[in-house]
This record gives sequence, C-alpha cells and structure tokens, in this order.
Amino acid sequence: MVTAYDVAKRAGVSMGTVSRYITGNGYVGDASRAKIASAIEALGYIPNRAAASLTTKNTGLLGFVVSDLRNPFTAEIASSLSQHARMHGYGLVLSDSMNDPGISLEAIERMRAHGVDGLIVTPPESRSLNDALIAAAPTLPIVGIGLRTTPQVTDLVTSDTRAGAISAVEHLLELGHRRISYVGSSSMASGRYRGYEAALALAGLPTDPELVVVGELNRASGFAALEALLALSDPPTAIFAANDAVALGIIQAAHEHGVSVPGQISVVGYDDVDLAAHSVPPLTTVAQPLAAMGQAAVELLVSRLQGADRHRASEEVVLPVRLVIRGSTASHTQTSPLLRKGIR
Amino acid sequence: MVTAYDVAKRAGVSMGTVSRYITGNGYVGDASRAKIASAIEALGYIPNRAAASLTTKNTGLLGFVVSDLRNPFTAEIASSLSQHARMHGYGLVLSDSMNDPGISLEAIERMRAHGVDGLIVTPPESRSLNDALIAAAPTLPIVGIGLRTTPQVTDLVTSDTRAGAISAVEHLLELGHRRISYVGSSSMASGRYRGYEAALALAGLPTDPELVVVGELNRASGFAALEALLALSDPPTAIFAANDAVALGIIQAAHEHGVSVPGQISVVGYDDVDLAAHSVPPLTTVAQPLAAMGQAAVELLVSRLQGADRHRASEEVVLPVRLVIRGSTASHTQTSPLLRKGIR
DNA sequence: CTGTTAGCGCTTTCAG
DNA sequence: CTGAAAGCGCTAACAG
Repeated sequence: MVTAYDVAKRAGVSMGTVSRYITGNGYVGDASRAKIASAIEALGYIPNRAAASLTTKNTGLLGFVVSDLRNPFTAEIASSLSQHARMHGYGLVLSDSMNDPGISLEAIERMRAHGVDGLIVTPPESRSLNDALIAAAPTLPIVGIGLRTTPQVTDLVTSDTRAGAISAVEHLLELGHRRISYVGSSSMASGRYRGYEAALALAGLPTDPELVVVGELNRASGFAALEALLALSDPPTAIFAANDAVALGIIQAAHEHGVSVPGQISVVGYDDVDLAAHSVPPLTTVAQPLAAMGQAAVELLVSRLQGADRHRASEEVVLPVRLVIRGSTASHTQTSPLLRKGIR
Repeated sequence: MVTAYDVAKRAGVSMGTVSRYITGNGYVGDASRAKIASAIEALGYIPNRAAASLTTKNTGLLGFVVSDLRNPFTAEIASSLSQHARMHGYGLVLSDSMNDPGISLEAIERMRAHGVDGLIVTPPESRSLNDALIAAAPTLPIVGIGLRTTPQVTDLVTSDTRAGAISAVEHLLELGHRRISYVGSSSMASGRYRGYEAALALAGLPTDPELVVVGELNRASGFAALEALLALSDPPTAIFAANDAVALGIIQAAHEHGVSVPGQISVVGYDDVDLAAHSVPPLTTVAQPLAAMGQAAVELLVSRLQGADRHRASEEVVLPVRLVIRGSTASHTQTSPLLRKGIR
C-alpha cells in the first residue's frame, strides 16, 4: 500500500506538507505542490480516510437506513441521496431494513461502528427505532425522511401532504364535482384526510360521512370501496383515494362493473407510483418530490455537519407536492348520469 | 467518545484483553470476559472499525457501484446485496452512477479511499470503467453483475439468458406455434437471440429472416415491430420480445389494431418488470433471479475476502432464470385466424 | 512556507 | 490466559 510517507519521500518533502496538500489546510508552495502532485500521480496514491478519521473525527461517510429499497419510492430517494452525498464529497453507507425494526437497530449500530458522520433514516416509526434514534441523536446528527421521533430529536424532511390532498380535491371541485368521496385508512388524522376535509370546507361543502370509506391502503380495499359507494342511493361523482393502490383498485372495480372512468366517475390517487402512468385510464395523482426530499435531507445533514452550530434545534423542511393531471379525472358536466340508473 | 481504553480501565484489565474480547482472537478468561461485557454495556462502547482497519487492513465495508437505482432491477439487487452483506457482517457503501462512467470512476476512487474490502459493480460496460476495474483488480477483489471486463479480471454473476430465451420459445412451441417472431435489438450475438435461434433449431424449424425484426429495446420500437409483422403476407402467430418494454409496445399496438392478445397472437417478454404483471393481458415473461444474483455476488466476494486464495482465477456464476407464464400466451389451436384476414 | 512530533483507537506480537 | 508496547496512516499543532 502506498502511503503519504511514500509520496513525501518521492516528492522530497515532509509528510506534513503532503498532508497539507491533501487536506487543503495550510499553505503549500508551488514547487512542493508540483512535486507532490507528480509523486501522487506516479505512485497512484489514494489517501486513507480511515486513518485520517482517527484524527479528524469524521469519515466522510453518511449513513442511510431505508425502509424498503424495493419500493420505487425509497429507491428514488436513495438515488437522490447518493447523488447529493457525492456532490458534497460524502460516501453513502446504505442499509435496507426491509421494514424490520431489528435490522434498523443493527444497521444503526454498525454504521456508528463505521463512524458515519450523520444518519438519514426513513423506516416506519417503531418504539425501538424511536428509542435508538433518541439515544444516538446527542452524538450523531440525524435526519428523518417522513419520520417523526418523540420527542423530536432529529431534523426532518417531509412533503406537504395536506396541501397535496387539498390540491387533489380542489382539482375535482374545479371540474364541477360536488359529491366527492374519500377512500383511505382509518387514520383520520392523516394529512390526506385533513386536506380532503379542508378543501371541502373551503368550498363551503359539508363532509358527508357516507362518502368517507375506510379500509386498508391497498388495491383490494379500493375495489371494495367502490362497490360500497356504488350501492349508495346518491353515489359520488368523484373519489379522492389516499394512495394509488387504492385508486387503482377503484378503477379496476369500475371496469368490472361497467362504470366508466372518468366518464362516470373521476378518480384521483396519491403517490404517483410507476403504475399510475400506465393504468387505463392513466391516473391523476399527487406526486411527492422524492428527489428533492433526498437532496434536502443531505443538505440538512451536511449543513449541520459543516455548519458552526451542530447543536441548533432540530429543523423541519416541508416540500411542496405536485398534482399530476392525467386521464382519470374529467369535468362533472360531462359525467354521464349512468350511475344513478342503479349499476351494481 | 468511549474507547477500548475506557472499557479496559473500567473492567480492570488491559487493552489487549479487551481487544481479544472484541475480535475473538486469542483467549480471554471467563472472569475478564464478564467484566469486559458489563463495562461495554455500562459505557455503551462501540468499537471503532476505522481504527481497527489501520492494523487489520480491512474495514468490513463492501462497495457497490450501481448503474441506476431508480431501475427496479438494480434496486432489487441492491436490496439483496444489503441484506447479504449484513448477514456476513459487512456494511455496504453504495453509489448510484446514473449510467455515467465518470461518476462510476469517481465512486470507485472514493470507495478505495474509504477502504472498502471489495467491490460489486453493475454499470454498463464502458472503456473507461473497464480500464479502471482492470487497474483496481490487482489490489481489490471485484465482482461484476452482468458485467464483463476485457480481459476478465473480476468475478462474475450473470443469469442464463440463452436458456431463458430457449424456455420462452419452447413455451411457444409447446403451445403449438410454429411461426414465431423475434423482436429485439440489432445485437444478434445476444443470448436472447441465440436462444431463440437455438430453440427453433432444436425443434427442427428454420429461422425465417422475415420474422426477425430489430430496433431499439423500448416500447415504441415494439409498437412499430408489430405493425411491420402484421403487414407480412404470412404473419407470425407468436412473438418473443427481447424485453418487456418491447413486448408491452407490441401488446399496445395489437390493441390499437384490434388484434387480440393472446387470442390472435401470443407474446412473451423478458425481464418481468413490475408492469408486466399488470398489463392487459398480464405478460408472460422471463424473470431474472435478482435476489439470488445479489446473494451470489456477496458470497463470491466474501469467499474471496475470507478464503485462503484471494488470488485464485476469476470465477463466473450463472444463475437460472424462470419463465413466468401469465396471460399473453395461448395455444395456437385456439388462435383465431383473423390475422390472415388482412387486418390493417 | 515547511519539517518535526505527538497522538487518534485499535490490533498484534512478545513475554510472562 | 494477560499485560506491555510498538506501530497502522494520517493530521494538527508547533517551531522555525
């Protein structure tokens, strides 16, 4: 292995000078500079960051504990993280926890052993993870992506879910819809539901409990929801689904019941999964700024790492989402009244 | 920061003993063992691997340079890599090169600086990457996934493309098809094309040049290919597409031309992308064993790292693929002859 | 602007 | 079975 000492010897300078050349701290004369450069070139020297970290206390490594890499969402965030970490001169240590809190904990410990300078975390909240983060936070800067600890000890990157829901529902309102259903999970505290309520309230419309159907956030649940809604005496003309899986289930049910989307009912999803653009019809949905979230996470972390005040209070960055209008929504005036003829 | 020295002091033993306890090298008496364990526990000590690497020459880090994380393929491989690296006690340093050779090179250099013990690489072949790998190989074990260097200096993990193509075409043959088209790229040396040829030859069938259409490996190209094939005086009754994007384009074109899949023409793809299971009809396709490939890559690397003969010749692991039969293929006997009635 | 010199935290002989 | 001590490769004062 070629070391800084070898470089120094070959360049005819001292190790200190080589170190100054590498780190950029302190002055190095032009003559030395040139000799060192050519020695490095000739020897193929690559500085050993692990050795450097012993003195500097930082490794230039960022840790990323991700909930599930096979999810295109987190994969895109990971990609963005990799890119921005690189741009800031950091390497990225990645661990896919596969939604297993135990693996997350193990990963965090291993990352500490490897001396990561900071941590970015996205797994779902769990008691043990929460505790581990709280234990680690005092000595390790952490930013959570869409993850909240109690108490809040990490920086945080989220997207504006409530605003996204509002824009989805407002889109439907602008199309002339008035009976708009919400299909989501039982968590009525979610930003998606709150946005739905808020948009309706803004338009002076009441929330009809009949139009709010709760279930799992998956396709089957969306399918069932549409059937339930069709059975209503006064079915909705539009549906806001809490995620794309649900929306896709709704569309599938509509197909199977001979209900046209968006001809007879408009559907908006949330997330903009890959499938959304390829469904029939293509799904109008709300897209999260995944790449921007990755970038924000890295920048939050790097600024804390390099900034003067590593111990400033935890920050939260809320990024705007974007309504992607595709083919599953249409004007209410064009909606055929077939539904009321008692389909099901 | 709590160090091994702190642990030693608190446990009333020497640093050497603590080190032996941690690494598992050398004997440690039960008494010492217990005292050290409780000291570590009480202090929350986490060994500093960077410091250890200074002596041991390995960091316990594996590097992974991936072509494009946003591709579900590589994401799944990355996930598998993370999992198996963890199981073998390694951390994973990840860099998404976004198909940019320049970024790959930078990533490799950075990983060397961080002292990764080995490298797993998947980016597309390029002159510069090839050179960089060849330069690095003598001092750093490397395994390529589906990536070949010239000369071959790395271990290699691939899937049996030719066998996959053969099984796809044999599936079609078993369904009674005889006029089977190949739609792929111009690379006739590809395993997919060779498998197509081989399966036909095995069945004693000639390769009709008219049925081989080349183009890009994307949707638009598949779309165009189907139109060209329909224009033939004697169109095929089945098509083997070199990848799913092409197959999906073919199916889309069929829809638009009123040709039923698989009623009038059967289609097989390759890759089993997410969309494949959700197309209409769901696509019969060949799936690569992505998780197994990730596992094989890690195991190849780890065995070289920990095995006696780090300098044994480069190895190649070829994993079997799997034909996933879905709805886009059907028996030829049930194929309506509509095609020959001169559609379009 | 540059050389010298302590360590950083840990592993590894080498005695005992 | 265990302590002492010599580094690993590099950085960071500190003189000069």
